[in-house]
Amino acid sequence: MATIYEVAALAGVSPATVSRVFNGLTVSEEKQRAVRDAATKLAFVPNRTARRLRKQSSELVALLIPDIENPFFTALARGVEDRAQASGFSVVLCNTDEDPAKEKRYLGIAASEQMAGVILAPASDEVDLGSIAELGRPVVAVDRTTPYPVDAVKVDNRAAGIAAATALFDQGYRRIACIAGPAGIETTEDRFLGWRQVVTARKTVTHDGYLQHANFRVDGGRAAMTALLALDTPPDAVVTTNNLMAVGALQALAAAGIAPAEFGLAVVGELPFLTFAPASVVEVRLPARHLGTTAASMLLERIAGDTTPPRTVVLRAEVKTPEL
Amino acid sequence: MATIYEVAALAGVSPATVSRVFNGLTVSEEKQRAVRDAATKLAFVPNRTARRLRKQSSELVALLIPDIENPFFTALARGVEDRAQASGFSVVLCNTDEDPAKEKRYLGIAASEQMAGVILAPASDEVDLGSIAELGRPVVAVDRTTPYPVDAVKVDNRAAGIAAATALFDQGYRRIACIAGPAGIETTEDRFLGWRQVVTARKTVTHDGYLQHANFRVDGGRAAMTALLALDTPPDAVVTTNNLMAVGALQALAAAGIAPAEFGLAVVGELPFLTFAPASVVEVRLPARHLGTTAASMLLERIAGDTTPPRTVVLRAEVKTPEL
DNA sequence: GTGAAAGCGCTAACAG
DNA sequence: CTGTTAGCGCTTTCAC
Repeated sequence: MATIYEVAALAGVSPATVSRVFNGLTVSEEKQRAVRDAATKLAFVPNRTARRLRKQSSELVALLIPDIENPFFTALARGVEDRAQASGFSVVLCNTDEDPAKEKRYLGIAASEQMAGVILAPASDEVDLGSIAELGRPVVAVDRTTPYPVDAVKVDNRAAGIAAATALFDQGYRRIACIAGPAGIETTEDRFLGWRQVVTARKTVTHDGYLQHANFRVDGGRAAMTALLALDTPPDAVVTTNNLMAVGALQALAAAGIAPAEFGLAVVGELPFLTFAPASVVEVRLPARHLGTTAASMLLERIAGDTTPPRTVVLRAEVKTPEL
Repeated sequence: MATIYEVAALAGVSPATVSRVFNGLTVSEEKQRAVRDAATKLAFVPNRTARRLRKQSSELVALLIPDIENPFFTALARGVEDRAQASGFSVVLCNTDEDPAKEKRYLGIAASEQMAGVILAPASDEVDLGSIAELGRPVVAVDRTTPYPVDAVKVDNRAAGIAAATALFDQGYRRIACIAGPAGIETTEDRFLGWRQVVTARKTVTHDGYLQHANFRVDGGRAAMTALLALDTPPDAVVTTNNLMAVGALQALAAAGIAPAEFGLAVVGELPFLTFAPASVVEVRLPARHLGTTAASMLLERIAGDTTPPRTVVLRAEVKTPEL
């Protein structure tokens, strides 16, 4: 791999001039051409590591997501990527696997790699932004918020939960259960509160077992739905607080031989890769990609030097009631 | 951010000793403790950029995939990640979006970032591994192969195509169509050849329109299936050569009011996030995650210094016939 | 407009 | 076992 010294020698200029050419600084037409010619001849590619060591920053942003196999987060990632690429930044995606330890590790890497900033979908509410914050590197929280004074982009989860439960109520269901995520996680907690608000206000039938806490994945939703169906007074509809759990719930329903039409289902999120039209399923769609582009925009502004106080942007979900 | 010099000063040793401590080289117990204490006191984190510039390599591997929203590739990514993490390497995921230009760009970044190696699921058959190969950095191709002499991990696509078509034949279908991916892409081409081999050998009914080329995504599969259904002699079954196109095909079937049972469907790949048990769908499951772990293992061996000639590992798909 | 020179923080000889 | 020293390749004053 050629260096600026070799290019400089071949072009008959100083290394500084080569650097200037590649950074768009003022260099005479003549030498500029000489440098470019020499560079192509040597297949010169600037060494980013050296540049970074010198400049103490890079055009790389880290995106930390808790589950790379969840379409919600991959859509979000697409959003971040699209926005970042447009500004010449590259995105490095890291899967924290809902594991605070992995998250901490990647955060450390982002810091010690001199990345320009990080967009974080926190794995838990006990994130440690200490190391990265000390460096003054911008951080934007997305989907979930953090106790730190950093920018954040989230959705109105409470409203989403309300919309989901209300839609089921409007369809005539009166025994509406809720499959929530792990206790203590903000997004799911708020969605569940939305559900509770509706069932309380509408005075629908309730039951101790109507609130199920499950892990955020397909198997969690399946187990929770199975438990619901085994109750002495089973619900006639359910709100699931994320996309994957809805898939699991539908699987359990199918396994029990219950057609979607005779059991109401509302999901906060989008059912991924749907292959049939489930007439009775309500989706409260989360703007995953938009969440990503917004977070990226905020991060890029910070990187560009914006020092206004941290902002929190709240996006709204879009209810998609079934076409009957 | 503290440097080894500050740590050295505080611990009363030389910078070299600090470096040795952090690299596990032999240092007396006593100084070792002194260094560690000083390091914690200063919240010292080694600067990877500097280390990299010096060592000309890092513990980062790049993984380039063509579609981050395709569960096949995210599963593959999980495999790579699991294996890499186990060896202390971190994975940087880049989405090439099936775009040779983006692919080239990320390849350049991987090279100029001094990444230890790259695992590439090529976006097209015209990859340019020139820059990265010149540097002698190991590359492993996964899923699809390349014209370059590098390690590769793939599946026996021909066999997968044969298995898919055969399963449909065995179920009694005699007008078996095929929805293939874009022409010229190796994986889909081989799967399609497998299908053709079967329909030819078994002398099933054929028709000019029974071979559809579509893009690799859901909408491609939907359009292709719609076209098939519009034929004067429509098929009674179809082989789709990837997962997403199968989703689209099922959507088209549903839209046409055709139940899965009266139309045979075999997919090379796995139907993601299935919410019902489609009795007549045959999945020829691709070992996505295993593909990832295998590729990562090979890459790590190369990074460790293995210089044996390039190998190509071929994994087999697993046929999952429906439980009737 | 251009060159010389001083580092960015770390590692790897080389002495001792 | 440990300190000294010389870079890795680039950017950036500071002179000219």
